[in-house]
Amino acid sequence: MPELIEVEQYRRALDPLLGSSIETFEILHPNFVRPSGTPAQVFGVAIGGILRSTDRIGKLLVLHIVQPREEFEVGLRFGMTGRLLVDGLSPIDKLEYASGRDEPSWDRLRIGLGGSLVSLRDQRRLGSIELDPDTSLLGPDATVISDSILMAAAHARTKSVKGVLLDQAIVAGLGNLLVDESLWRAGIDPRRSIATLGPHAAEALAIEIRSTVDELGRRGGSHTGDSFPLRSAGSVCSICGGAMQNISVAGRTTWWCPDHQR
DNA sequence: ATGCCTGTTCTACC
DNA sequence: CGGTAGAACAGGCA
Repeated sequence: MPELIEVEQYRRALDPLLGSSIETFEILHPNFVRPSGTPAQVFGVAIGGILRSTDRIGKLLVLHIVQPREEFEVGLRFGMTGRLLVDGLSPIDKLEYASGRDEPSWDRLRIGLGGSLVSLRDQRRLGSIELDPDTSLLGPDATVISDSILMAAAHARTKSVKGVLLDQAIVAGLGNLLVDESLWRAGIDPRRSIATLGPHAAEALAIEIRSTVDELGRRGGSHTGDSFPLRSAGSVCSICGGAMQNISVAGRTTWWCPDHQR
């Protein structure tokens, strides 16, 4: 999916529409609503409201909507193949692991506001929409991750470092690609128990996470495939010359360099 | 036909 | 109860 970098681009695409009145709010696939079982009709409260502001916490895009007597939030998640389009145009043309095709029939949500049409297009339907999402379930955003947050997470945990970084309740916004790249840059074995992470490694990791997100953000996102060009068989580590390897950690495909990641 | 995948969530098992 | 691992979800592609 879009990791936090792509979601931030989606959020900014809505900037021109802030302050607009919501004319239509249509959910085109009932299963897209979370928690499961929530009737799509609850989102009827959005109609006639004003999109006052947006927010992003990790990979969650939050729309603040105000009505004369109430205000509430709508949370959008993009799963693995979700994109946000404004009048048919998306900040992201193509996502890796999405098919090259682009079908309006994959729209799961359409919002008409300010004369524009915003749609959440998600071929695989692993995204979702939630009314008043509980953002306290998310850890601090990856853009502001610190060594002290990582050290606190290490306390009383046995998970792998990679598993911790993928856990949105500990750090919000990192996906499989950003985690692999950050660990590779920091020289840390993805399988290592978080409990073995000392202050020095925690600081190095926090620095590499922030700089990876920052650099890729300025280059256009982690979706382009150029972020971590070592995710293929036979590639050579550009840090130490070792042979990149592909293993499974925390249930995910993991590319790493056994020579310098320890 | 089979297995794979940049995510989240539910269940089962310590 | 809390933490963790694995399956499930979904759909197109190699």
